[in-house]
Amino acid sequence: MNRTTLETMHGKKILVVEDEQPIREMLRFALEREDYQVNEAADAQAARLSMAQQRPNLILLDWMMPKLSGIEFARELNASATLKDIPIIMLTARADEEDKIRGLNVGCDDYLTKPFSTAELIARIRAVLRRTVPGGEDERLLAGGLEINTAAQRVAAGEQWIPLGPTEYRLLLFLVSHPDRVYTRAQVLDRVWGQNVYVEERTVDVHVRRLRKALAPFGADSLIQTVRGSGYRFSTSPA
Amino acid sequence: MNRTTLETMHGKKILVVEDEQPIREMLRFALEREDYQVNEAADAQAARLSMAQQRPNLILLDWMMPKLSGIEFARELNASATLKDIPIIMLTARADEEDKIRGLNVGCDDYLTKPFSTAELIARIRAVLRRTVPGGEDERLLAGGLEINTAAQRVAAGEQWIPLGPTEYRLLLFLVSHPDRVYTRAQVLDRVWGQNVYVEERTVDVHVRRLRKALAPFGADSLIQTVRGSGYRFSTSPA
DNA sequence: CGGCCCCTGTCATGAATCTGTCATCTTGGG
DNA sequence: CCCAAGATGACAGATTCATGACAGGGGCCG
Repeated sequence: MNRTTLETMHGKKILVVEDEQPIREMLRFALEREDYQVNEAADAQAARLSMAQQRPNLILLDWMMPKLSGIEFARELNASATLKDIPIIMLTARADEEDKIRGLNVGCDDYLTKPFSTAELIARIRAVLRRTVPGGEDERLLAGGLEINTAAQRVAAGEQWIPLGPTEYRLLLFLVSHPDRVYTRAQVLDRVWGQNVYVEERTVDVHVRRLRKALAPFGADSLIQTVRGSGYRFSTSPA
Repeated sequence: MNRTTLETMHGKKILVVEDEQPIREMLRFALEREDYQVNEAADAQAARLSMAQQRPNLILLDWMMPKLSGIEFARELNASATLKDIPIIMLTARADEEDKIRGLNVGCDDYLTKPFSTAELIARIRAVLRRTVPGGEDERLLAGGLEINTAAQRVAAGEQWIPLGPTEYRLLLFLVSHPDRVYTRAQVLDRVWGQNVYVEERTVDVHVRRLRKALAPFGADSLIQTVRGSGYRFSTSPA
């Protein structure tokens, strides 16, 4: 490969968490051919280490793993404010496990049933990455007097840090990343809570409320606007 | 009130395009149990007719069909300005991945390989519908000093936002989208309120009044013209 | 291991806004 | 001047949203 530099610049990082080495290698081969950067981990512990070193853009997670199962690991990730943004594609051995995944309310973005073709794998990865919030990378977002530091996972107004819970933070990050645009509660749930998670739509209201409450002391609560009958919108121009 | 009930209230319309009748019936059964409104079509021609009568919120499209194949039909839909917003889920018989990839490029939102469980079908439909933007494509409509931003779902005159209720917004959006054309009250009800809704025709008058009232401060109320004995019309040229 | 604290999802309730319909007034045309 | 059609203003009922409270779950620390 003569354009390694170029490719690495665009190549998204994918972490493969899978205990069987042959499958890992197969995945690595297929993914690298598509110019993704691949990291491997044989179990959850190795995955944690890998992520500490380099934050992946997507995780391919095997359902069946020794020690901590894939589903438990997915839960662990979803519980972490820092890692919850990373989309997960679950790999299952049997089709009926798909139902379990949905039933267990795990917030994975998609799943594949073995055996799957590499073409299908690539297609699903692309689809998931396409609709991912571009907030995963370290950056500093500025909007309406707010500064979101994604590396530090903190939000500031002026010199003051605003205390936010994990969900409030992610909600704000999502909205700020897509300003001047209405999102239905269902869409917000999808992109902030994750897919395959069944939560009442009204829960969005409550978190919007909590977010506004936290922003209110800085006069920034009006940035999150209610669009009656539709949903919510972030905008720096007043309603 | 549980989640199912909430979704029921909207009762999304799904068009099933599939040549094999037993499968159509199976799909209808599974979908109606989830309170979706189902229309059936055995081929592309029937599908066109059905859509002309009632615009579906989602299309389940069989890959293998006599005459026009599913993929060609999907292309046709994507080429249509009015129909391209309708999400498509493709049904494929073979696990042949090349077809799947091409399907994705064709612009269908997801696909299912037969045989699939109804649980998976429902899950994917939900996911696609949740992802879908209610207002269709993002647009910026300009007319007579007004600017309608469909993504943000609001209307501006110059630098000022115009506060509108949900129905007023939809009414204005409809009229601006079809300028210089008279619509009867019945037609307006059909397009703005939706089909199968019973309301007095005079209600249109009231909402036109409210819309004009909201537009009046910006001198834009004259854009909505009364055509005595017929209905209303949006036009930038004075009556 | 137990206690404590934070975060979350869900509800019940009250407030705010929207909606459809009437009754009444105005306007336009013949 | 008369009549029909449309414009207005007022309202009560419905929706939709905001808010405060609460119990369960999980993690952290003593």
